[in-house]
Amino acid sequence: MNLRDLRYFVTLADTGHFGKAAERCFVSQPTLSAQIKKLENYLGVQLIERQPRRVALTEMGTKILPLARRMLQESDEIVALARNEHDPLSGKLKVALIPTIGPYLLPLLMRKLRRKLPRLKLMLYEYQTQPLLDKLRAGDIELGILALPVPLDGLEARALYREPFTVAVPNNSDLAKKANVKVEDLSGETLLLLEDGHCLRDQALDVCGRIEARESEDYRATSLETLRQMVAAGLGVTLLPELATRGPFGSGQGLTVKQFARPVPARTVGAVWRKSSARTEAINAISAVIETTMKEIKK
Amino acid sequence: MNLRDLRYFVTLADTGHFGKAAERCFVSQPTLSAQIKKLENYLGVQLIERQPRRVALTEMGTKILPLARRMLQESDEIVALARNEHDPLSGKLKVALIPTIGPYLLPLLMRKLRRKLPRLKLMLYEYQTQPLLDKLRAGDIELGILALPVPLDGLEARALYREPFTVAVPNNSDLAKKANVKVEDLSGETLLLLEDGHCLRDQALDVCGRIEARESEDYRATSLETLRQMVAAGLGVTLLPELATRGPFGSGQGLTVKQFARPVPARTVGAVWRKSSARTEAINAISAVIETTMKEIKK
DNA sequence: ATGCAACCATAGCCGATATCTATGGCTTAT
DNA sequence: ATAAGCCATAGATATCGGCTATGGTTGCAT
Repeated sequence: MNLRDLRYFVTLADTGHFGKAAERCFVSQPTLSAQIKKLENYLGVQLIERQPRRVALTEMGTKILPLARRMLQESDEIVALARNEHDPLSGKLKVALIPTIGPYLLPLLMRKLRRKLPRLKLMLYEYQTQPLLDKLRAGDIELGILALPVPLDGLEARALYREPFTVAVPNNSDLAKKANVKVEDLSGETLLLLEDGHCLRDQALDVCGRIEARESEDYRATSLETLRQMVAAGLGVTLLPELATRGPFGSGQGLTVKQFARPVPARTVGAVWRKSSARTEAINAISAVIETTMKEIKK
Repeated sequence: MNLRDLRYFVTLADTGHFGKAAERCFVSQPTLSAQIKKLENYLGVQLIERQPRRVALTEMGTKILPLARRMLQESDEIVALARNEHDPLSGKLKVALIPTIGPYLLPLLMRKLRRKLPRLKLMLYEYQTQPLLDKLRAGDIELGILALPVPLDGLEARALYREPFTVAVPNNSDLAKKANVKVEDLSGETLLLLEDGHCLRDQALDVCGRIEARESEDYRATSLETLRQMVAAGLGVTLLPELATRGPFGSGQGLTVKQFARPVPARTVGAVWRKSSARTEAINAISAVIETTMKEIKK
């Protein structure tokens, strides 16, 4: 069966006239005639009674007409649905961020995202790097924002901004008094870290790998905020990504945040998505928004 | 848009695999691949994300899938509807009979019709000849049973049986005593007739045209039954079609029905339908039932 | 009654397109 | 590293929808 034939049939039923129906369908009369006959043949029933002066529906035609109408209407619905959301910058988009980025980056982004991509409905999730990548590959989410590099198989990545690390020390620490802190200054300090699974933990270990800072054996924080509490309580020092030290998250309450001296250790934050993703346009648009937002902040 | 493409799409969504979907659709994989791409192109949206190991629906594909499913289901419904009632001897059929035939013929027919054409749902109507022909031409009914001949333009007719006329006289009439009645015997009698519009009226006038029977000026009956009452009341004589004198409708209650002597005047009862009718098979079947029924009765 | 106009069906041809096989490119698994 | 799985591409072919021209009825008007 063919939707075109159904359209011919419905038009013929409406006009009661092969010639007029053909005209309305923008085909010749013999074409419509032949297709109607083909449809009747396929269904094995006569739909139309060809009376001399007009055509009339048979009982079967009367029964089938509303069904045909509904099908055509639904096909129009599909087209309308597709055409309406033709815009690649609309619809839902599932985005996940790692916990050490999400809470600090999103507040900076949301206003601009809403302005630049008003039709994009972002569904936001928070996962650690590995689960995020798994869900990305599984198609559960479309875009991940995390620290690069990560193993990319079937995935594509784009660096968005460089995020310096800072060091958070108790107010009463000697380090709190220095103008800036060199990585080596951390030698001998007790290093507080997040629990396993957080990439920040690995990054911090990486930064401090060459020196002799000791990781605290007893405590592993589950979030940057608990980590911050632990530093303020004087249990040790820790590295914080710069965004987690801005605004309300800065120094204070027993804790001092210090810049690193050059070369400033940093991590690269980027976007990751499936190579095969159908939403690359939206992904690029979001990436661009993040990039420009971060550039503006740096100034 | 094409139903075939929707079927490909739905199957692909079900299998998650171009090759398997193609196999299930009995086409080659490139064919299905191309058609899916064509559909996406037509809709202007990507429906399928081609991941390395499996294919996944995009958000749009997820939205469209149920609509596509429903359309296919409805197309199947249409086919099923047509195929089920493929049988030309099923469905509704609107049949009209003239008043001087219907009440007397139908009781003889119904049992056999129900047995021979069990799936045919007869909608029965009663109209006088002219309205019947009008409604036939208008497509309001499919078949008419009436007295032939009638003007046939665009209509087709088939004679079914010959129906002799009888003469109904009051019990106390001289005619009631004769073995049989010649047409000429009616000379001088008062002839009671149906009102205008009934073909039986014209037929009776035709039969009695050559002789000098006088039509009653005062009374015109609206039905055979009132006509019968009038004869029994001694107001005159009338012609009755033979079927209207059978069984419970025979002599009695002050009225005697006499056969005519040869040549017995008679009318031809036939079926009439539109030449273009889509139900000729059913019409032929009904006609055949009437014919054989009447032959059996004659014996 | 005869010719004409309206209308659907048929015939024959053509171009679009759905389909096939063969093959290429990419990814993943062994 | 090699092979296997899988979708896309390329090119050939067949099917089918489309057109024009024409035929056959029917109904209408002169």
